[in-house]
Amino acid sequence: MVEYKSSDLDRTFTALSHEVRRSMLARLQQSELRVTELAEPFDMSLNAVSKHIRLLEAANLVTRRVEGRDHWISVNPEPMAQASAWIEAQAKFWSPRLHKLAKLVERKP
Amino acid sequence: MVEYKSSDLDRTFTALSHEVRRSMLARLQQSELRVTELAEPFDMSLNAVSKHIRLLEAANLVTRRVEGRDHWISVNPEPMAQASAWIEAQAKFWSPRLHKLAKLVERKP
DNA sequence: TTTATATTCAACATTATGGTTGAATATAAA
DNA sequence: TTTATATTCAACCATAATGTTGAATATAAA
Repeated sequence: MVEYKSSDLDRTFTALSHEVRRSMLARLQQSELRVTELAEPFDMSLNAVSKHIRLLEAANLVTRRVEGRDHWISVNPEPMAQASAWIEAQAKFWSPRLHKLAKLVERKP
Repeated sequence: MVEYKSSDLDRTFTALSHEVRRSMLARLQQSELRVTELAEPFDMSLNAVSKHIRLLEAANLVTRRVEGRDHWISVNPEPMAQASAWIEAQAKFWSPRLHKLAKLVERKP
């Protein structure tokens, strides 16, 4: 059984607080990607992208597999699940509408 | 129908990235609280607490009702539901175990 | 009216984020 | 072996976050 510290949640939420990193995580759900591939959609230096990846790595949201000169980045969803669980734990008194939104349950239009 | 910008998610996740603010939100699920009451559990200046509240307010996670010299703070769960929904949208390829963790669904021990 | 309480404002210091450029390193390709 | 590619390291700058203390403001209580 893994223990979770509140500082882990700090790091997770911090990592999720930037659109660039969220967008990286979203792409990584499909497949692992190299640093250059991850950088491609963004209008910023490779170095900036490298730093975003380092922050994701520090939050344990991605892992890195070095293969020659290529670094393959893949997503680790566990901390996101923890973050989601924290939010759900707050939801005890929420309205059914918000509950459904949070859980992405389909509802009639 | 309300529109959500990615910068809203930025602010929400940033606000959730500090243990003090998460703990405040958790207490506010039960009832609205005055600034001093919110501050009571923490070993920090009232000013620091005031700033945490201001950040939560900027993220629209709490609202403030001024009554005389007292400021009553209450939680607004909507942005948390949005944040949770973003995470759930990532969960397409997750294992059933992670899915259950994220949704806090009970499972056999 | 005087005093105490609730809260914010202003100024300051420290650390973290987010970005840049130029150099270094390691590996692959010509 | 030389050159190109993939990536990080180092130094720097600007801004945001996190905290402090002391003063200001507004309201309630004595």
